[in-house]
Amino acid sequence: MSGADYLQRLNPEQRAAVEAVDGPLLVLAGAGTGKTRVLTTRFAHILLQGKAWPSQVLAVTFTNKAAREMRERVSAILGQPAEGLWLGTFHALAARMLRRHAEQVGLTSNFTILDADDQNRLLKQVMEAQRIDTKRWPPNGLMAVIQRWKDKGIEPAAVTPAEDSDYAGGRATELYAAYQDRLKALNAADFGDLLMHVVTLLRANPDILADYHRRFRYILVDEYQDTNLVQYYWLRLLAQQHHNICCVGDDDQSIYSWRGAEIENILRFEKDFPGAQIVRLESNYRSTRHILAAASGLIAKNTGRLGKTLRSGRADAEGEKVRVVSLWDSEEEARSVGERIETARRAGHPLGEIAILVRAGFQTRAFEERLITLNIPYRIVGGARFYERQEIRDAMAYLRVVAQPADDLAFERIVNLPKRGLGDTAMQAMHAIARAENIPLSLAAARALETGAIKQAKAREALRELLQGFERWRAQSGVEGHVVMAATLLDESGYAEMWKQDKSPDAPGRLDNLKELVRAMGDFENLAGFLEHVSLVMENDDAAEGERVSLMTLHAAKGLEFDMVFLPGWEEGVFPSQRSLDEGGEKALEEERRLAYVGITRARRQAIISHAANRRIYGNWQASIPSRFLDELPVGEIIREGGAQREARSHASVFSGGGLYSQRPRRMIEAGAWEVKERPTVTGNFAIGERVFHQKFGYGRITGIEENRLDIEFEKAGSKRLLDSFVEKT
DNA sequence: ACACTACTCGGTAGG
DNA sequence: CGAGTAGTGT
Repeated sequence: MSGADYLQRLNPEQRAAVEAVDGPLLVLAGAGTGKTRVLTTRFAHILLQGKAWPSQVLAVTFTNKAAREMRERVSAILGQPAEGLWLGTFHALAARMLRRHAEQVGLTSNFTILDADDQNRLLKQVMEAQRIDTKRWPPNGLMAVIQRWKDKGIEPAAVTPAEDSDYAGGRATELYAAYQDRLKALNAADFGDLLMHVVTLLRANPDILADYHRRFRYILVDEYQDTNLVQYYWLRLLAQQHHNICCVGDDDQSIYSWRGAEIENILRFEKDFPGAQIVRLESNYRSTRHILAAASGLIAKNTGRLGKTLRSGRADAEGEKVRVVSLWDSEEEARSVGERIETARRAGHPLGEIAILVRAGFQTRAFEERLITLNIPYRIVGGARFYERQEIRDAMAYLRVVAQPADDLAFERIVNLPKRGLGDTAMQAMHAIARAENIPLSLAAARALETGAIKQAKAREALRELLQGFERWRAQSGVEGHVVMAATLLDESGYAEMWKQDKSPDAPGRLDNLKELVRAMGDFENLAGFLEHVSLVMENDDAAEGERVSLMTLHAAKGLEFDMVFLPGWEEGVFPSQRSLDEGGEKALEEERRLAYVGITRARRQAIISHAANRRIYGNWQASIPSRFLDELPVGEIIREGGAQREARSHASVFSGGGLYSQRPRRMIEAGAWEVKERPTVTGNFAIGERVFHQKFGYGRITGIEENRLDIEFEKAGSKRLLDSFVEKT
């Protein structure tokens, strides 16, 4: 592409967002309005206008995928590979900065980045050392507290009483400090540390900050609604000199508060950056009119929005109405989705353009089973990533010890893997020495052999061989390279052999993964570079593309689009999630609603929402009430299918309130509030004490009535609360 | 040191 | 219901 061609391909609002180069700019980009195009074009525009060199632009994303995409598209506009860019995820860029100034926060530049598993193990050790009952106070609970602090950039010493937690009997802050001490002793940082340390050091060192001010003349931020406080502080520090910061995001798609994201960051943008311009991208090129109108009507129920109205940017865009399908139970729901997919396939729709989006991971199972029966290929998006697999983590632990003998977590993981006859006694001996002499475990292990602290001959021999192995592999890595070394290591350590001996069905796959790991190392110059890549970037080996139905959570679907989208499980408790509502009340409800908005706007041509009246949860059947979100969809944009006639016939009263789904339980509407007045009354056809029959639960007696919902004590199935339309008098 | 049983608990998940 | 884990027993 040459000249200003790239500007011609933008609509006026997009073009405004690209050309407003100087000063703070917030681009409010609705779903499907060309957000990525604007961001990448703007990046290229800055370079082509000669406003900055590639190295003088800081471009930040949340995911590696987004970073990769931006890099590719910028290169495409420039007509050459974009090099020397500071383009990457928050964490990758923070890690890059932190390695340059690690000593400012008590680390050295080759620090290890711990993943979630390492973090939990380390924290558990810390808690046990402090004699905390980890049964009463699970480590991951404290981990959540600590992560929240880190999301806010709060170091242990800075925890105020207001921010303090009463977790672990009020010792949370103390444990946080101990955990941070351990991390420093291990020369390690967890993901939260990357950002927090960088902010800490930039605040404490004006000269370093000034250096970055000179370096970065423009800042671009993707998915700004997902930033947490420490990310916001980081951006604000870096932008405070020149104010050339452009943030792109959509407050209506903020669905990560539980991960520390602060929607207030985007809502507050104008205050934070005085003189900020705001450009709204509202022309949607993705979905049909009905889909857009349904989604817009739903999200309009939220308060405190910056406000945007999606317009259809497509000429052909009337399309089909959103379908709302009522079904008897979750099995029928799975059958229904399966049938519709089957029909679509026969009509020639590519399976790759069909997705099933669920609220929670476990919901995919019912659909998987159905798709298997129907012989429809599918893939699960998300789930366990490559580097989270056991065998990869084990192999990585070996490599980490090679690279960093002081990596105690890694050493501990593999010292007795495969089984070498080193048990608790041996480990305790090593730990005792390590603590007493303040040395890493691997050194302590060597010392334990010298001093005879480990008595058993078999254990001594195995440990000696392992330690010698590490020295050999370390030397080999320098001479023959890290790839050959890794292959040798897996062989000589007995780790590969362990899986060869394993006769479980997934063992061959694990060996393949190990081979893949060794192969992937070849793409890197050295071991350190590879380790950095794995801890920050390594992704699912989702090689099996092809024509498949996609199954995933609504969260995982953000940023994706499909012709046909199924949205099952729209039931109170499931979606919106009861657990979420219990914790977060009205705010959480709004986030759930945004999630629904994200779900609907994934669809280009067809959105099929469904709910089941009965659902199997943890093995037993539970009655379900349709999601309140169904009522919030504009009536003119939807078509209802199934269930309605049946209910309409037998219980006209259901319709009296307006919508089919309008009878919401008061308690759920007021989640988070105290006022829950139970006023059991006799309504409709039923009375308290009456004996009734339910298709699934059998016979029972009514113990309470609220509007059209009945509390029933079943003879076999226990007590349930269900819609009166599903029970009959005996 | 390792194998087996009893018990618990269930959410979304980026880097 | 079923996965994962802590704790016990050999």
